[in-house]
Amino acid sequence: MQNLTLEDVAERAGVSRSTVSRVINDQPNVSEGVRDRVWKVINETGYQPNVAARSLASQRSYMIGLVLPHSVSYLFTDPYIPHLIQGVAQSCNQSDYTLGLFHASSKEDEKKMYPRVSRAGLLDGVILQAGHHGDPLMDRMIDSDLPLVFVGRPFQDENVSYVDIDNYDGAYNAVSHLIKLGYRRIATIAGTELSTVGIDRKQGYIEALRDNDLTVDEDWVVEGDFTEMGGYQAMEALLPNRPQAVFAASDIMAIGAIRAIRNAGLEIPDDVAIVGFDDLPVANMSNIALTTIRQPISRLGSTAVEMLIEMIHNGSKLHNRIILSTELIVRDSCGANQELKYEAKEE
Amino acid sequence: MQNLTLEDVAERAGVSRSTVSRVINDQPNVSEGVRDRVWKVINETGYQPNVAARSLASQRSYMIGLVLPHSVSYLFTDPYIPHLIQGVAQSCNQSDYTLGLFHASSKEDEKKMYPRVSRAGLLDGVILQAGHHGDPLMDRMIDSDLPLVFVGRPFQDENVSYVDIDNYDGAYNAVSHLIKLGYRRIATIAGTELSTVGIDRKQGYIEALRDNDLTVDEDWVVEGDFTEMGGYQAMEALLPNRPQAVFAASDIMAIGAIRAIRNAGLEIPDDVAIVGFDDLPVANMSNIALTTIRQPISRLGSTAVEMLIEMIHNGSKLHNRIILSTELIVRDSCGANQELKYEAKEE
DNA sequence: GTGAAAGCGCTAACAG
DNA sequence: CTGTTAGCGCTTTCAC
Repeated sequence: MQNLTLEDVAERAGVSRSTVSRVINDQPNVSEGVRDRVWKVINETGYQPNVAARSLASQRSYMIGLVLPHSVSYLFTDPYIPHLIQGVAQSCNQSDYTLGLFHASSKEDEKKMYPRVSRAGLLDGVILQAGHHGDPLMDRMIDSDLPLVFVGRPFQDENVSYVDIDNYDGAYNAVSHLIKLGYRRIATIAGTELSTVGIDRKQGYIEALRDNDLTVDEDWVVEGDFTEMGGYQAMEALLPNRPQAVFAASDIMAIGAIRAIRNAGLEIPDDVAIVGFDDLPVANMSNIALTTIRQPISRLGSTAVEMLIEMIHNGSKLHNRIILSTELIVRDSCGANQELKYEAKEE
Repeated sequence: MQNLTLEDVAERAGVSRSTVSRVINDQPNVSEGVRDRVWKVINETGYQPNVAARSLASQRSYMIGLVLPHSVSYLFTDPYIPHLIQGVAQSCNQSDYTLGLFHASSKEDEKKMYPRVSRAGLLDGVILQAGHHGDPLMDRMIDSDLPLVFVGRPFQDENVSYVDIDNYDGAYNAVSHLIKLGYRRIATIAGTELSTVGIDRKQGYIEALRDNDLTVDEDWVVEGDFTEMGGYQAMEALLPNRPQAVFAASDIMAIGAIRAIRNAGLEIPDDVAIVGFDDLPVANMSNIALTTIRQPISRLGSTAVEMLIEMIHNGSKLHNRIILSTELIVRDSCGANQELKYEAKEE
């Protein structure tokens, strides 16, 4: 029943194998009558073309890979990877591509990753989550001749295609929002410089201050490492400088910072205002509703698939980049919803 | 360079195609010398067997599918699915199987799911996350002739293989723990009866009470729907009955319940003790550290892969079931860490 | 518009 | 131990 071949269908429909193939692949040069007759047989028999055979003959697998290097494993702990996967899966469903998932669970796994992903005849293209600086998998993938789209800006961003969140702009808006609210002594808990995410968000902070004629004080920039603990410690380091507001480069770090602020007996946003980045669900669930930057992660994934499929079809070696914009979500932690303590800057 | 075929390697090594095939597949009947010579050529040339061709000839794709029906989409919002995926991916890496991910993003997607998953020549077997009662995908998958392993006990659990958490036992232990602490008036916020998870955990609650000669009062069993809001409302309904303790069938519902308890001006665990289930990270991050049941989700995934691969190899139609045990994590919300208000039951 | 024929690159009997 | 020979089920020229 499942073991029907093109040949069988052809026989039952009284045509040749090639004709059935044309019908299935929706190709021209088949008369209406024959087409209908063949479809009838196909539907009646429940015939399904064999993927392996098709793949071998056409040199196309209609399968793409989503590759997650080990250096981004920590992203499994927040909703980033799940949302990304949902976006990618949805887009694959729409385009009728099969999704292969490659996750390096350990450093050792990662070594075998490239051979597995690049196996001849397996994938038509790959989506690679950009990892930390120096991640070996990235360079190898770039050098392969498979169509490739990065999710997130890779360090080496020349001659590659990628989709990314506008981290710079998001941070810029977050800090500008604080400035408009009247805060002047604005610190940041930056992410690690090992990722472009950390770099871009920090740059947004810096430029926002500059564009508003505020000086960028090195004492107000402390690096967290995108963890709750990192945020806590960074905030502890920041507190003696008495910042009026702080921009945390991730919600998780913001939550750590909030803990530190409260431990010091200070109130949010009255004593210190805070804005995060990511808009995790927890941002709205913690004791103080967190003002933050929302990013379209699922769309990041679906866009990557669309770019990749276009590359596969056009065989284009052109390198595109798409930057998705973010959205400022104003809640309570920035102090916008209360009386201003400081003189607001008028536009 | 990538386009080498077996034939090419054979020629360079001065042997026949079959010999190279034997070497690659680690089959016997090849002399040491020849074997070495062939490996040398393979390594030098970077030859990779073509997956599609191998698949077609051997009728094996060395790829398995992880299928997530739409009815479990909500599990993406907590760490369940990510952990499951990690476990599955890790096990696939070890066995050198490719992992195909099939996630139905919508009801419409779900209709096209079965044809996509069951395409001839695509998968050697599938792992299916058990969904709600009546999920159409489950029945169709069971009827297909693909090797199949469920993650989570399906409703129709005859003649199928599955791996599951010991939900019954976990709930039983959670409630027994409360009983040992001296509580007598113990309520439960049960999950939905649409899932076996909800059913099994509720049953564990009931049996624990019975085994300790406590009556099961219908007023003490309120159904949440595994959401924070559901937990909140269930607790509101429960409060008038003045329970001393409550077992929530999930941490998310426990968090909702905690909110309701506090809204009523009551203290945890002094006025009401609470135990959850799942051990989400948030269980340890909220204001009151939640006593809960930890479950090995990642191992659930890797075990499923192991079972499936065994079925594929042995072609066995035997149906196995593996139940993984849980662990009681005692924190503050159950009151174990403070003076007991009620007379503790001695063993 | 349709069919015949030649592969796609590999595995797996079957001889030797 | 090794090579020869058929396929696996489909796509894709190329004739007609």
